[in-house]
Amino acid sequence: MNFVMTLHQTDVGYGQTTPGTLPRSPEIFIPLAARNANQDFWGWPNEFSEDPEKANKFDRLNVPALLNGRPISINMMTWPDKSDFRLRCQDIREVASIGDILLITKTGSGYEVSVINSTNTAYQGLLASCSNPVHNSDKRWGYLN
DNA sequence: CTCACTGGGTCT
DNA sequence: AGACCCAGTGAG
Repeated sequence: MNFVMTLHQTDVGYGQTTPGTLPRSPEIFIPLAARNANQDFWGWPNEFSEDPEKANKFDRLNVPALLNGRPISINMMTWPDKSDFRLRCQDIREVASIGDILLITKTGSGYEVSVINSTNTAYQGLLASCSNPVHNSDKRWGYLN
């Protein structure tokens, strides 16, 4: 099973605009509708554990993944006060740009992540697979086998 | 000092 | 309500 999504400012931007300051959270925002459409893909909510310090906040930390064949670790996070489902991973942000397509493949034990830019021959096909629009956003996403 | 975690605030 | 953008802050 694969998940594809277009990447936008919030996903691969640096979280702040003040010159000279450091980057902030490298967070990829997954629309709640996308998570809800295929909860098993993300292991939601079974693979998540509740934060002992904060009720109803659920994290899934250090999820193993391969980014272009290189092992990385992804932190997934969500909490009820905010309408967010985030994938936190500095490595992905470093190789991604706005407009790129994020491709996540769920394997038996983990995930494989790819970033496809518009010059890639697979780009148009994957873009066509992003069949679902997002509320209040130009972002698009989809699942494919 | 740097970085990851948390969450304030705004827009649609 | 959901998505987006940005930034404070504590831990290491």
